[in-house]
Amino acid sequence: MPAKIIPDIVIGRMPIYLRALTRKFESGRTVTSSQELGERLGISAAQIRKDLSQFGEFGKQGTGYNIEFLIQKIQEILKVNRIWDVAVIGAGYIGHAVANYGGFHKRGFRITKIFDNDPKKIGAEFNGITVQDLSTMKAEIQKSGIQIAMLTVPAEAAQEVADQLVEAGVKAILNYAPVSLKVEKGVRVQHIDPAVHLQNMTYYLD
Amino acid sequence: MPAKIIPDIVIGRMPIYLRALTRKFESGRTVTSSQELGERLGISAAQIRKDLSQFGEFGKQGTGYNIEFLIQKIQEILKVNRIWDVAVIGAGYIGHAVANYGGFHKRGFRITKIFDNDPKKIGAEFNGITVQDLSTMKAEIQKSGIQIAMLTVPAEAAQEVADQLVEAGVKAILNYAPVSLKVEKGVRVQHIDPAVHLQNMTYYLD
DNA sequence: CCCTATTTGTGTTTGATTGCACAATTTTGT
DNA sequence: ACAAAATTGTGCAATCAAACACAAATAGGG
Repeated sequence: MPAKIIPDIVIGRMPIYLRALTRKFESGRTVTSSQELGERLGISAAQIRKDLSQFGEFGKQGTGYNIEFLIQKIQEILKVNRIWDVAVIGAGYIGHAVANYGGFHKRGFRITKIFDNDPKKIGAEFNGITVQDLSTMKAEIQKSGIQIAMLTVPAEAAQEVADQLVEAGVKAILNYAPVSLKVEKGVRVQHIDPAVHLQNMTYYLD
Repeated sequence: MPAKIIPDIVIGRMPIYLRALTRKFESGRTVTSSQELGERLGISAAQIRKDLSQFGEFGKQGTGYNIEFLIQKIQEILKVNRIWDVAVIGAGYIGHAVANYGGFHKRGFRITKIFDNDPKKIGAEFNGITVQDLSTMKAEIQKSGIQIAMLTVPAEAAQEVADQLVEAGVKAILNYAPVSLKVEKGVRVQHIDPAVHLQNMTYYLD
């Protein structure tokens, strides 16, 4: 029997559930319900139950879900019950911001490499990590086996750098450059472009 | 006749089309087709045609779409054929990065105010804008009539600051804090959380 | 111990989104 | 001038996602 295909859209909600559950857990709560979680997130309780039921039966009728247990399960599902090494490409403002963000580790990630092509930045330290020359990127990433990269280079360079990342074996790219990347099948891309997000909302303003 | 309701998911694709079209325009192209655009974006040509047809008939059989004209139309639809003032709340690494990003203006936005509650940051200049005391935020935003805010404060403070923003009349919040915000109906929120985006991809890795 | 409150997991229905396929139109090439 | 190629806009079908609704299980209170 082949593993059941889980819709992308369901996978996309799991990190949201995980984030909310982690906050509840840190505030000392031990159990929650689909209804409570749904109200918190603006998602229907039925949807949350159906999403979770795609992966197993994690709740208990009458009481709801044990938060710590559910966190563990979702971490397993999303494979963030381990730490993934991440490379940051581009040491500008955004690269700086993500390198200095302290919240990645407890969510399954660790930035281990930063690259840039600006001689003034190469050799600098970002949060304990030395900025390396972009020209060494492909070899370094191949050697390290890194599968995840955050791309914070200018739009003009993004596609070319992305192509190199894919050649180096990277399978997941979080793209901050304001351009749609084309990558081969089997490589995942997520886009973060604040202007796109803002333009998404202006339609509804007046 | 009431205006036709356009699905959110269609609105969400329009900024992507706009971004791709703008790039084509800047590279000197004058016309494109749904097929070409779709290949570029990994979206079916039929979907692009259907999306655009929700708003009018912008293309020409046999030739396709005039890029400059279509850009204008999409800018009108998204209401970014004007410049929106935006407030940035939080002058940390992310606030710094967005304040210094030069690309907003040509996409319809201008950061005009920055707030923080850290005395060491208040009074500093970020890209020509003086960081103001967070305690003055509500009054300042009300006075200015700003409808859009980017929220780059720590997770613990995010909901409280968001509530103040809504009280001050803000109708659109781009939230960088790693927490789901609850806002009243009529206020739009978009979330940017790199860890969520990364966790979205680790499911597919091994 | 039993009745009432909750709450899950899921089969079924409803609704939304995408893809298909083609007539109509325009351009291009000979 | 005409045929072939390209391309749009859209009705219809198919697929996908969300909501509904309820049996089954559990907890709590007197």
